[in-house]
Amino acid sequence: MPASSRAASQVDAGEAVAIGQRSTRQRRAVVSALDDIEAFVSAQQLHQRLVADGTSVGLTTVYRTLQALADAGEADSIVQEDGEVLYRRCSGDHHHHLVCRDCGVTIEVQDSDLEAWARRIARRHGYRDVTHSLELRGLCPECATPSRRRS
Amino acid sequence: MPASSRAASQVDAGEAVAIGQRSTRQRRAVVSALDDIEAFVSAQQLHQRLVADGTSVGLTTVYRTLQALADAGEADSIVQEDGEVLYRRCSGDHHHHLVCRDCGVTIEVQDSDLEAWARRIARRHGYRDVTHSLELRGLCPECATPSRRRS
DNA sequence: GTGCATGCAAACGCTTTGCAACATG
DNA sequence: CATGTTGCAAAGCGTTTGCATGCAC
Repeated sequence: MPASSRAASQVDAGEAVAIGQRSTRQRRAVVSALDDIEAFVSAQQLHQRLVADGTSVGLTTVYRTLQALADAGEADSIVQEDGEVLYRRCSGDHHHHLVCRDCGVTIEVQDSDLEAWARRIARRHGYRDVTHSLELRGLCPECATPSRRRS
Repeated sequence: MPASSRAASQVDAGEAVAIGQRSTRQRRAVVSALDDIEAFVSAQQLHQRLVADGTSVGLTTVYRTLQALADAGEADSIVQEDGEVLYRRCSGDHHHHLVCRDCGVTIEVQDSDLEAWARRIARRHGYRDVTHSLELRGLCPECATPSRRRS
């Protein structure tokens, strides 16, 4: 495809990349794009979105930037069934996700009851240094509304 | 290394494959091998194990058999960080796993409190048809105890 | 005998890496 | 200027598929 010109969209990265790295046009674009999305996206999806938006950026860079964000705790990453990794901007605290299996919209869930439950189960079996990962998948109110679904 | 404490080349076809499929030497071997392992294993690991045990079986067949088992609900499968899929024989009921991050030994966890919690969270946000997946990872008693180390 | 099962090799999709050109601080 | 960064191409990885041969039933 003729990915010619660089009609670089005015990337107004609110706050810098925040990672201890150099601030480049590409990184700001990736971070900004990720901020605009409320659902989980793959590196490839985000790359397509950027290119479609006129931002010239390499797929490799998107991969590297998303990884850096995840490593820095600035983005959450989940692995889906087929092994593809999805990213999403999020708070740095420990939490889980309630993801819409239709549109991908995600709600962060924090619950001390769950944390306590996990610790209890772990202790009951003598396991130590236990971490846990949980994911809830369902249909969000919008996607579940009968009026907007096929009849 | 010939770690063949109870080298079971003798495939005891105790119970058949149980899937509505043909009973072949390869399938029985895969199922039998999976039964002998208490931890999660990848298709490749299981294949190596079989070959090392003297069983001639193709990697493709192992992949296909494990998938069939998982589809039939006779095996549980989890995807780890790098996208590799691990399998383990298990009961058909809904449950979760407490996996030792060192030796892979796994305990099945069933808890109605957790199920109730998940439903509560889902309803609170208006999500419907919510399913959940949870995994606990830690060190099992044996791996956590310095004196009784065993590898 | 008939059709599913097998397994080799090649294809796949996502991700990572080598390396030369480049931009940021 | 000196690094850290970029991005193309190619390699890597686990997994899947095409297809001819083979075996269970």
